[in-house]
Amino acid sequence: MPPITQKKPYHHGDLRPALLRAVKELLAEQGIESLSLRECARRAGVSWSAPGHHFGDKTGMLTAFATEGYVALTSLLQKRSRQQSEARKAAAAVGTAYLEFALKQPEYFRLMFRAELLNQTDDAYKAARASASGVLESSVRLCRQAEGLTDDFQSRERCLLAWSAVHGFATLLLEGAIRDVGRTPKARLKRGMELGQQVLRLLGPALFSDPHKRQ
Amino acid sequence: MPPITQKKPYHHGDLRPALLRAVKELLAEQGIESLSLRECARRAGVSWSAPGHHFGDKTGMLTAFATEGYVALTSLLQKRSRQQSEARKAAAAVGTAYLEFALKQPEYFRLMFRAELLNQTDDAYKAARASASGVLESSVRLCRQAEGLTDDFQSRERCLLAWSAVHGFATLLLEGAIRDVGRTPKARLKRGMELGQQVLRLLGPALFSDPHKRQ
DNA sequence: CCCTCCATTGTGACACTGTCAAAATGACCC
DNA sequence: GGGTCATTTTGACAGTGTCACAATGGAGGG
Repeated sequence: MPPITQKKPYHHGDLRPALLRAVKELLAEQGIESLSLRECARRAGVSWSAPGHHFGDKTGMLTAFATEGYVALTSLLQKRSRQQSEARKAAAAVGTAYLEFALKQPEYFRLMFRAELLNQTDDAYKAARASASGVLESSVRLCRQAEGLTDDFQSRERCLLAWSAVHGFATLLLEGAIRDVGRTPKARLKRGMELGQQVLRLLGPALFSDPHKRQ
Repeated sequence: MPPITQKKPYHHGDLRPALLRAVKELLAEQGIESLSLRECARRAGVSWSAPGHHFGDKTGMLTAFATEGYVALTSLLQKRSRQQSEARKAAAAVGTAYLEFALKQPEYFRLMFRAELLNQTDDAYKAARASASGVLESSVRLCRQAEGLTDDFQSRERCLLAWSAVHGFATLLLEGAIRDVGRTPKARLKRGMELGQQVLRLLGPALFSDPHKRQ
């Protein structure tokens, strides 16, 4: 009778997903600072020491959650990129998706870039992180290749510029540093996405023109 | 005899600067997450409840510290801007200074953009924050004016792009998301500054060319 | 079928934290 | 010089993360 419910494949329930779900809910409700292992345990219906045991550490739990976030981000970026046939549009879609992810799932995004809260040496974390930034890089590189530009000229700097711009905009918006963008969360999302797309559109000439061609 | 030491202008010492100095030291040593009111009190040599009473709240103390950070950032940006006569160079200097501030005083920078830890309604905080972003904006605007470009065309978006790019780069670097930039803190600072300047240089065409001129 | 082993989960304990109320301190002003 | 009041201290309390140790129950062998 135990395997019927599809839950509890081991001792007392599939603890890990249950805990990570609790983390997501709690982060969405009350922010990172007030998140506690014990409250996650309560929400997941286990004893207060279970999270600590399963993940070894609070840092461990947050690292697992951040890893989940990087995986989700990667798959969203890839999905949106594939929906476009043109390289240029694909790059724009990736940027937009990055912003959308940050604004729609801030509970992931905020944690993913909090180095001090995470175990930077965790292998799964490093892998998930690398795959996400890989999608970003390749979308910029493919764009330049498709337009017949020299791929390797300041390629790294251009990728970093693109990443910095989307990431910076998303961060500033999330942290309330950008004004006049709406009051309600819904309005902020809508207006933020519009504004972000306009801002990113300005990046085109910086990323996809080659100074060596003219002079 | 009390006023001779130049300290203790009121009851038990100039508590506020002493506490803020303790905050700065502790943040530089061990990061935000492990910062506690009580440890600040110990470092400042007062009882453990003094910080709470003086600032009302932990949030209050952090807000005061972040405000101090915005003031410091503003003055650095203005100083570096004034050292350049040409508008374009001044803008570049402002960007460089922003990055330098983030890398050299991460204890300030990290906190200044953590909305959930700060009291966003604090007047001094809002003022300091506005003055800092004011310097950024005007440096971009002045640049366009000096080159005779239409000032108001997507002006806000251009300012936001510039801010997003520097801020994003600084954040990514601080949080360890950018690889191959050195191991030791000193090397990371040096390499990060160089890389950042190269990245920001790419922004020029995006900020200071006017599409309406050509088409 | 039972029994042992051991990963998984629960409990107890401890030092530490932020915040509140109440007490104590000492500077300032009349 | 004495009262007033902002400033600081002390006491108390509910929460927290992490440690060591106890309990649980499924898996595999006899």
